[in-house]
Amino acid sequence: MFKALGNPHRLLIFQRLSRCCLPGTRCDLEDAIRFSVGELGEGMEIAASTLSHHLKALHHAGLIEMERQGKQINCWIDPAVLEKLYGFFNPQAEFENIGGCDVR
Amino acid sequence: MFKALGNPHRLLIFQRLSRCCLPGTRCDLEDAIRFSVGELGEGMEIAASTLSHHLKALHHAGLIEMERQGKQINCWIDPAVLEKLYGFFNPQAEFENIGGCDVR
DNA sequence: TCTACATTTCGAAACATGTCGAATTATCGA
DNA sequence: TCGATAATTCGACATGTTTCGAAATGTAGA
Repeated sequence: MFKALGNPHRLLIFQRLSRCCLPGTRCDLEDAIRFSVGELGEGMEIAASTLSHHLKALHHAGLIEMERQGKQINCWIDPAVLEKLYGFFNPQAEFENIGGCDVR
Repeated sequence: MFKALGNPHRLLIFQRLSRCCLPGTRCDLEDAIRFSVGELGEGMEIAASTLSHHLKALHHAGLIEMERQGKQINCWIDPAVLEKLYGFFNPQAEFENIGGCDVR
Protein backbone atom coordinates (compact mmCIF):
# COMPACT_ATOMS: atom_id res chain seq x y z
CA MET A 1 0.00 0.00 0.00
CA PHE A 2 2.76 2.48 0.87
CA LYS A 3 4.52 1.64 -2.33
CA ALA A 4 1.37 2.49 -4.27
CA LEU A 5 0.95 5.77 -2.37
CA GLY A 6 4.61 6.59 -2.99
CA ASN A 7 4.01 7.95 -6.48
CA PRO A 8 2.84 11.59 -6.62
CA HIS A 9 0.16 10.95 -9.25
CA ARG A 10 -1.24 8.00 -7.35
CA LEU A 11 -1.17 9.87 -4.04
CA LEU A 12 -3.13 12.71 -5.63
CA ILE A 13 -5.73 10.29 -6.97
CA PHE A 14 -6.00 8.69 -3.55
CA GLN A 15 -6.43 12.06 -1.86
CA ARG A 16 -9.15 13.08 -4.28
CA LEU A 17 -11.05 9.92 -3.46
CA SER A 18 -10.53 10.15 0.30
CA ARG A 19 -12.11 13.56 0.85
CA CYS A 20 -15.23 11.94 2.17
CA CYS A 21 -16.15 9.03 4.38
CA LEU A 22 -13.09 8.98 6.56
CA PRO A 23 -12.80 6.81 9.63
CA GLY A 24 -14.59 8.29 12.61
CA THR A 25 -17.36 9.70 10.44
CA ARG A 26 -20.65 8.02 9.77
CA CYS A 27 -20.19 7.63 6.05
CA ASP A 28 -21.10 4.25 4.74
CA LEU A 29 -19.68 2.51 1.75
CA GLU A 30 -22.66 3.68 -0.30
CA ASP A 31 -21.83 7.29 0.55
CA ALA A 32 -18.24 7.03 -0.58
CA ILE A 33 -17.26 9.73 -3.01
CA ARG A 34 -16.87 8.42 -6.53
CA PHE A 35 -15.08 9.65 -9.60
CA SER A 36 -14.76 8.22 -13.06
CA VAL A 37 -11.29 7.51 -14.40
CA GLY A 38 -11.48 10.58 -16.63
CA GLU A 39 -12.50 12.86 -13.76
CA LEU A 40 -9.66 11.58 -11.61
CA GLY A 41 -7.18 12.51 -14.29
CA GLU A 42 -8.41 16.09 -14.66
CA GLY A 43 -5.66 18.62 -14.11
CA MET A 44 -2.98 15.95 -14.21
CA GLU A 45 -0.90 16.16 -17.33
CA ILE A 46 -0.75 12.49 -17.96
CA ALA A 47 -1.75 10.20 -20.84
CA ALA A 48 -4.96 8.20 -20.40
CA SER A 49 -2.97 4.99 -20.60
CA THR A 50 -0.69 6.12 -17.80
CA LEU A 51 -3.67 7.08 -15.65
CA SER A 52 -5.18 3.67 -16.25
CA HIS A 53 -1.91 2.06 -15.25
CA HIS A 54 -1.84 3.97 -11.94
CA LEU A 55 -5.45 3.14 -11.16
CA LYS A 56 -4.72 -0.50 -11.72
CA ALA A 57 -1.77 -0.25 -9.32
CA LEU A 58 -3.95 1.38 -6.65
CA HIS A 59 -6.57 -1.28 -7.13
CA HIS A 60 -4.04 -4.12 -6.92
CA ALA A 61 -2.67 -2.63 -3.73
CA GLY A 62 -6.17 -2.82 -2.29
CA LEU A 63 -6.47 0.94 -1.99
CA ILE A 64 -9.34 1.63 -4.35
CA GLU A 65 -12.41 -0.10 -5.72
CA MET A 66 -13.49 0.08 -9.36
CA GLU A 67 -16.75 -0.74 -11.07
CA ARG A 68 -18.12 -0.09 -14.52
CA GLN A 69 -21.16 2.16 -14.67
CA GLY A 70 -22.14 2.51 -18.31
CA LYS A 71 -19.37 3.90 -20.45
CA GLN A 72 -17.37 5.01 -17.47
CA ILE A 73 -15.60 3.20 -14.68
CA ASN A 74 -16.20 4.57 -11.22
CA CYS A 75 -13.58 4.54 -8.50
CA TRP A 76 -13.94 4.92 -4.76
CA ILE A 77 -12.25 4.04 -1.51
CA ASP A 78 -13.71 1.52 0.87
CA PRO A 79 -13.74 3.30 4.26
CA ALA A 80 -12.29 0.13 5.81
CA VAL A 81 -9.06 0.80 3.92
CA LEU A 82 -8.75 4.22 5.51
CA GLU A 83 -9.38 2.66 8.93
CA LYS A 84 -6.61 0.19 8.27
CA LEU A 85 -4.09 2.82 7.27
CA TYR A 86 -5.12 5.03 10.14
CA GLY A 87 -4.71 2.07 12.51
CA PHE A 88 -1.21 1.39 11.27
CA PHE A 89 0.06 4.56 12.92
CA ASN A 90 -2.34 4.45 15.86
CA PRO A 91 -1.05 2.87 19.07
CA GLN A 92 -4.48 1.85 20.34
CA ALA A 93 -5.31 -0.11 17.26
CA GLU A 94 -2.45 -2.27 16.23
CA PHE A 95 0.73 -1.96 18.24
CA GLU A 96 1.85 -2.95 21.67
CA ASN A 97 4.17 -0.53 23.35
CA ILE A 98 7.35 -2.13 24.54
CA GLY A 99 10.42 -0.89 26.34
CA GLY A 100 10.59 1.43 29.30
CA CYS A 101 8.05 3.99 28.31
CA ASP A 102 5.13 5.17 30.20
CA VAL A 103 1.88 4.60 28.36
CA ARG A 104 -1.32 6.14 29.74
CA MET B 1 7.40 9.47 3.05
CA PHE B 2 5.15 6.82 1.54
CA LYS B 3 7.72 6.16 -1.13
CA ALA B 4 10.31 5.50 1.56
CA LEU B 5 7.93 3.19 3.43
CA GLY B 6 7.13 1.39 0.19
CA ASN B 7 10.21 -0.80 0.30
CA PRO B 8 9.87 -3.93 2.48
CA HIS B 9 13.30 -3.55 4.11
CA ARG B 10 12.68 0.09 4.92
CA LEU B 11 9.21 -0.62 6.26
CA LEU B 12 10.65 -3.28 8.57
CA ILE B 13 13.27 -0.86 9.85
CA PHE B 14 10.59 1.74 10.44
CA GLN B 15 8.39 -0.73 12.31
CA ARG B 16 11.25 -1.80 14.54
CA LEU B 17 11.84 1.80 15.48
CA SER B 18 8.18 2.64 16.01
CA ARG B 19 7.38 0.04 18.64
CA CYS B 20 7.53 2.68 21.32
CA CYS B 21 6.47 6.26 21.81
CA LEU B 22 3.52 6.27 19.48
CA PRO B 23 1.08 9.14 19.27
CA GLY B 24 -1.43 9.06 22.08
CA THR B 25 1.12 7.77 24.55
CA ARG B 26 3.15 9.88 26.90
CA CYS B 27 6.52 8.98 25.48
CA ASP B 28 8.80 11.91 24.94
CA LEU B 29 11.50 12.26 22.35
CA GLU B 30 14.08 11.21 24.95
CA ASP B 31 12.22 7.96 25.55
CA ALA B 32 12.17 7.01 21.87
CA ILE B 33 13.48 3.56 21.23
CA ARG B 34 16.90 3.59 19.60
CA PHE B 35 18.85 1.07 17.61
CA SER B 36 22.26 1.23 16.02
CA VAL B 37 22.54 0.65 12.28
CA GLY B 38 23.93 -2.84 12.89
CA GLU B 39 21.09 -3.78 15.25
CA LEU B 40 18.51 -2.61 12.76
CA GLY B 41 19.96 -4.90 10.14
CA GLU B 42 19.85 -8.02 12.31
CA GLY B 43 17.86 -10.79 10.72
CA MET B 44 17.70 -8.99 7.38
CA GLU B 45 19.84 -10.65 4.78
CA ILE B 46 21.23 -7.51 3.34
CA ALA B 47 24.72 -6.06 2.86
CA ALA B 48 25.83 -3.33 5.27
CA SER B 49 26.13 -0.90 2.38
CA THR B 50 22.55 -1.58 1.32
CA LEU B 51 21.31 -1.10 4.86
CA SER B 52 23.15 2.18 5.05
CA HIS B 53 21.55 3.26 1.79
CA HIS B 54 18.05 2.50 3.11
CA LEU B 55 18.67 4.34 6.35
CA LYS B 56 19.80 7.35 4.38
CA ALA B 57 16.58 7.17 2.34
CA LEU B 58 14.45 7.02 5.51
CA HIS B 59 16.36 9.94 6.95
CA HIS B 60 16.01 12.03 3.80
CA ALA B 61 12.29 11.33 3.79
CA GLY B 62 12.14 12.78 7.30
CA LEU B 63 11.10 9.49 8.82
CA ILE B 64 14.03 8.78 11.10
CA GLU B 65 16.66 10.64 13.03
CA MET B 66 20.31 9.58 13.18
CA GLU B 67 23.15 10.57 15.49
CA ARG B 68 26.61 9.20 16.09
CA GLN B 69 27.22 7.80 19.57
CA GLY B 70 30.79 6.56 19.70
CA LYS B 71 31.53 3.95 17.08
CA GLN B 72 27.89 3.40 16.31
CA ILE B 73 25.17 5.51 14.80
CA ASN B 74 21.87 5.50 16.63
CA CYS B 75 18.53 5.76 14.89
CA TRP B 76 15.13 6.68 16.25
CA ILE B 77 11.80 8.12 15.21
CA ASP B 78 10.68 11.52 16.33
CA PRO B 79 7.15 10.96 17.76
CA ALA B 80 6.00 14.01 15.79
CA VAL B 81 6.54 12.06 12.59
CA LEU B 82 4.19 9.34 13.76
CA GLU B 83 1.62 11.99 14.67
CA LYS B 84 1.91 13.42 11.20
CA LEU B 85 1.39 10.10 9.46
CA TYR B 86 -1.41 9.22 11.83
CA GLY B 87 -3.04 12.56 11.09
CA PHE B 88 -2.89 12.01 7.36
CA PHE B 89 -5.52 9.30 7.60
CA ASN B 90 -7.42 10.86 10.49
CA PRO B 91 -10.46 13.01 9.61
CA GLN B 92 -10.27 15.16 12.73
CA ALA B 93 -6.71 16.17 12.15
CA GLU B 94 -6.23 17.21 8.58
CA PHE B 95 -9.17 16.81 6.28
CA GLU B 96 -12.47 18.53 5.77
CA ASN B 97 -15.28 16.29 4.77
CA ILE B 98 -16.98 17.41 1.61
CA GLY B 99 -19.83 16.13 -0.45
CA GLY B 100 -23.15 14.86 0.75
CA CYS B 101 -22.07 12.76 3.65
CA ASP B 102 -23.21 12.92 7.13
CA VAL B 103 -20.41 13.61 9.58
CA ARG B 104 -21.13 13.37 13.31
C1' DT C 1 50.14 5.26 16.50
C1' DC C 2 48.17 1.04 15.04
C1' DT C 3 44.30 -1.98 14.84
C1' DA C 4 39.63 -3.41 15.04
C1' DC C 5 35.03 -2.21 14.52
C1' DA C 6 30.95 0.41 12.61
C1' DT C 7 29.32 2.72 8.99
C1' DT C 8 29.38 5.24 4.52
C1' DT C 9 30.70 6.24 -0.27
C1' DC C 10 31.42 4.76 -4.82
C1' DG C 11 30.74 2.32 -9.12
C1' DA C 12 28.51 -1.21 -11.58
C1' DA C 13 24.96 -4.61 -12.69
C1' DA C 14 20.26 -6.29 -12.62
C1' DC C 15 15.78 -5.20 -12.24
C1' DA C 16 11.52 -2.28 -11.76
C1' DT C 17 8.83 1.85 -12.78
C1' DG C 18 6.68 5.69 -15.28
C1' DT C 19 5.63 7.20 -19.42
C1' DC C 20 3.90 7.43 -24.11
C1' DG C 21 1.32 6.32 -28.55
C1' DA C 22 -1.11 2.94 -31.20
C1' DA C 23 -4.22 -0.60 -31.21
C1' DT C 24 -8.01 -2.87 -28.73
C1' DT C 25 -12.22 -3.56 -25.96
C1' DA C 26 -16.66 -2.06 -23.99
C1' DT C 27 -20.78 0.67 -23.88
C1' DC C 28 -24.25 3.82 -25.43
C1' DG C 29 -27.13 6.23 -28.68
C1' DA C 30 -28.43 7.43 -33.47
C1' DT D 1 -25.16 -1.67 -37.27
C1' DC D 2 -22.16 2.21 -37.05
C1' DG D 3 -19.80 5.90 -34.84
C1' DA D 4 -18.47 8.30 -30.74
C1' DT D 5 -16.81 8.09 -26.15
C1' DA D 6 -14.35 5.89 -22.09
C1' DA D 7 -11.02 3.10 -20.65
C1' DT D 8 -7.48 -0.72 -21.11
C1' DT D 9 -3.74 -3.46 -23.12
C1' DC D 10 0.53 -3.73 -25.40
C1' DG D 11 5.27 -2.78 -26.65
C1' DA D 12 9.00 0.27 -26.28
C1' DC D 13 12.05 3.40 -24.15
C1' DA D 14 14.17 6.35 -20.59
C1' DT D 15 14.83 6.74 -15.94
C1' DG D 16 15.10 5.08 -11.10
C1' DT D 17 15.82 1.63 -7.61
C1' DT D 18 17.97 -2.15 -5.24
C1' DT D 19 21.70 -4.54 -4.58
C1' DC D 20 26.49 -5.86 -4.07
C1' DG D 21 31.63 -5.67 -3.08
C1' DA D 22 35.63 -2.84 -2.58
C1' DA D 23 37.54 1.10 -0.81
C1' DA D 24 37.20 4.98 2.32
C1' DT D 25 35.96 7.31 6.69
C1' DG D 26 35.33 7.88 11.62
C1' DT D 27 35.95 6.31 16.44
C1' DA D 28 37.67 3.89 20.49
C1' DG D 29 41.00 1.31 22.78
C1' DA D 30 45.60 -1.15 23.21
